[in-house]
Amino acid sequence: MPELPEVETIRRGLEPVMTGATVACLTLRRKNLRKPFPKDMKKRLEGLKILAVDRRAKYLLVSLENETVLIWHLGMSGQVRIYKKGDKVPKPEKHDHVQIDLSNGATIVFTDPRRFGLMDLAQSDEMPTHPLFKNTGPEPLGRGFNGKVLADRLKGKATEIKLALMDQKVVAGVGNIYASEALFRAGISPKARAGSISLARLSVLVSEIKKILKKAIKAGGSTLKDHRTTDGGLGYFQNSHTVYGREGQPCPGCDCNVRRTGGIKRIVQGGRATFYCPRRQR
DNA sequence: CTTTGGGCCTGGACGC
DNA sequence: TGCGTCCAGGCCCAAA
Repeated sequence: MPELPEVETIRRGLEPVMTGATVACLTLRRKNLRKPFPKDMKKRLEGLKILAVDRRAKYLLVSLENETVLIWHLGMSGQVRIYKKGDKVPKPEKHDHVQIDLSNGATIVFTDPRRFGLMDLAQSDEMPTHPLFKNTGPEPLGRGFNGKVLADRLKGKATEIKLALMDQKVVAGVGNIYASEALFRAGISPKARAGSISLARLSVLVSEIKKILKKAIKAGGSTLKDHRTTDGGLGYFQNSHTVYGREGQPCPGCDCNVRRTGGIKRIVQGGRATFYCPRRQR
């Protein structure tokens, strides 16, 4: 479920709570999510101090003492709840699979009904060559991501641009919603062949990807604040999307008549829904 | 090598 | 009310 902005929002919620604290107790209420939890995960993490909470693509990376890194993916339906010291931690529900009790009295609960999430352990020096990361593309919000870089990565690709944007080897962290949104803003058809789009248009696309992701993170930040007083799930803010989920509605700036044109169109690409305006996206 | 399609899971919305 | 079908914001892997 969460794309880059949601994961980043969760990271920002976790960072001040986890950093500097020690893992007092790790509770695993089942033996696997999408993959089995690493062997002796509990034993390996308990007692270690948390040094940093980072993000790469849609993964949270919790760095601990002993060069240990907890790799944490939220899948489609993952939610994180944070209980501060003194908060009452409710009895675990059906899909509360992981609980982390920290030395500072805080408790982190990971809930994931569909269990597409993942937790793994690695040593920090093996991260660059780790199977989950060695082929991952550039961070879209990084300085190194620009039109030229994207053009290079798309060179020779016959795939439709929407699918290419969702390919984590091309660029990291863009998922189904923001792929549609960014293409709309850039005026590029989701069906355009990735390798045949001009550098100028790809530069616009990169700029729109950065803008929409930043905007969503900002929106997430405000919900973070709201959640501080509640125990609600982090990262489940409702963004107002321009095209996503708006089949049949007019797109802003389109002066065409919805009854004649049908408005925003929904198509399926690679088994996933894409929303776009055929009149404004070519 | 690239690209496609199926599978992994559960739950909620909808139609009959 | 119940049952079936479809859909969901991610990712992996086998097959073509």
